Amino acid sequence: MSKTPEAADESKERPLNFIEQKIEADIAAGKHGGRVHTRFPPEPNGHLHIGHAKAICVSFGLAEKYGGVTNLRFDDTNPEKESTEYVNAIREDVAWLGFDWKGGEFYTSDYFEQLYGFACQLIKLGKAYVDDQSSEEMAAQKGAPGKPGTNSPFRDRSPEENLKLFEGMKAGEFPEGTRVLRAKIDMAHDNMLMRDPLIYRIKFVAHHRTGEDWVIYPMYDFAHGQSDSIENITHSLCSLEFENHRPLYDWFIQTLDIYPTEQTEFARLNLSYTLMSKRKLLRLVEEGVVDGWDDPRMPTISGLRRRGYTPQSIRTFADRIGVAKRNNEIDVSLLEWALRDDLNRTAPRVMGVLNPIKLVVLNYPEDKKEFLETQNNPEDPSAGTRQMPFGRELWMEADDFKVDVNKKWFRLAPGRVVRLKSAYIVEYVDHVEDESGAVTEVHVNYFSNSKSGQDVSGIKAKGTLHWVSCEDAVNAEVRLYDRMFLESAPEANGDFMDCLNPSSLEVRSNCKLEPSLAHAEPGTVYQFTRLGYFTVDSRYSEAENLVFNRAVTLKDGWKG
RNA sequence: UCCCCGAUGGUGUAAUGGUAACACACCGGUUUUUGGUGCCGUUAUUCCAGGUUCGAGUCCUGGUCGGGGAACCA
Repeated sequence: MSKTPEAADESKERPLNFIEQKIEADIAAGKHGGRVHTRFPPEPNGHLHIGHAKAICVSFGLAEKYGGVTNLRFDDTNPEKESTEYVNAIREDVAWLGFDWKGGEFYTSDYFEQLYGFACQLIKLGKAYVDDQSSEEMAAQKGAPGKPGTNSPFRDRSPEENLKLFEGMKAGEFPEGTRVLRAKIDMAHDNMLMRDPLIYRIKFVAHHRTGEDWVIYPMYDFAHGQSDSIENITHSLCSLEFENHRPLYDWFIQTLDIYPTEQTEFARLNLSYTLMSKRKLLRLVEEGVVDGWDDPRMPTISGLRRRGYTPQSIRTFADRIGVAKRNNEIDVSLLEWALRDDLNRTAPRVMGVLNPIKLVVLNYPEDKKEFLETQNNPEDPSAGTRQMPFGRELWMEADDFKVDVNKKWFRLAPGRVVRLKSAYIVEYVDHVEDESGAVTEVHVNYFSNSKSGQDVSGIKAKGTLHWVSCEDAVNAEVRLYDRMFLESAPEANGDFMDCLNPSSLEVRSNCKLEPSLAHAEPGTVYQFTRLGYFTVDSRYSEAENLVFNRAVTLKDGWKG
């Protein structure tokens, strides 16, 4: 019936992506002594999302595949935006995905002293200078694409003078914004990033790790490549937007004559109906559109976790989307497929009624109750069975009864018989409506010889319904989520706030669940039979006030 | 206007000069005590124009289209 776990464990026979091909060529050529050492370098200024998850899977996954290790490095060169709170959240998310940073945990701020040394070295080589101009003046000299820039009047200061001024910058002798250190490359370079880029700036701001030790901070471009090099990273993998930066990193590495880390860029993930920008995600949080970074509708790793996504499903997803250089927009249905694929094999089946109406079995004795055996997971016999209490009064799904139906309707209706899952076949008798015409109760008779597993009734029921015993049911709130945006590409045109889906969250407060769920805890994802996959909300659920989140529906093949 | 990157079914990803394939989605059939799962099947793809070659998705030239590229951000 179901696939074996191995069948889902991708990555086995998959053709190599272009990075794997490069790595194998490097190994074959003996480059880096055949080593593979990668890193994942987040800036601790926000929460990780599904796009980062792809990057994590690529960098950690490749190292793992080729017998190497991965470093977790926090790129913390801008003290104004970074904090330890983010560091901790990022650590938690990476670990939850199931990756160990066996190469170690590092911080670019660990290298401030070394980077300062590199800068001094550049100055001594005549390859860097202190510029006293304002940012406006420097911008004006930068030129434009196709038009060369002009040299700064401070470009030809002597190494001695530069060194003295740079030391002064470090010593806090100059106010913020008055001086910067620039690499001396080529103001006419085709690549704008090579036109004497700024490498150090003055900031009288405390850093989350180095405190007040520094008042000058390296720019990202001056820190990133050298940090890789310091850590002897062999393959530095990043997104396409840094392609233009590679020549600059290479220039620093060659000029300083340090470890030749090589960067390879690949396309970042874009997901349909989803936002993938930290800044825009932050806006959703700040404007109260969502509950926080871990709102189950958020594409953040913490949001997906709270929603009920599993690490395995995200890793499977990352594997299936592949790695290439072309811009992409992955259909969210692939993410959902990956979740179902995992959960179908692993999630315990339970019964829950989200929109309950009474189902009364008229010919079932009022004082009788029996316990019926049911499978915990038909895809996994080793998951065992459990007993479900059954009685005369049950809860059934309002959607499972309709008065006017056609031939395609398999569920309950006047004149129809259906099977109650793991229980009996029942036959419609009559129903009760309220003043508005809504059905509140359905009355049936059961066939006592149709008991599940020992059915000798000979009756054929096309439909099977889920149900919960009224006497034993536990109440719960269930939150149904839908995509947060109406547009496939919410960032494409106009304000993404204009295409918010008003029904991205629907709260059902009167749900009836089978009693085994009374002690459900966050972390376990259940399949509510016929409905979808649900998990206990880690924030709002309490013992006496259960709250479940729907991770994803079951695929609905009903065309009726 | 200049530089860098890219272009293969609806969406992604392979094919490394030799029969364009796999997954998701879609549609249909089948199995089923979940209208789930499984199984089987259908539809549908090389941006354009030249060139090289016995043979081009792949190599060359030119074009078109898309993405990225100027911060005391990363």
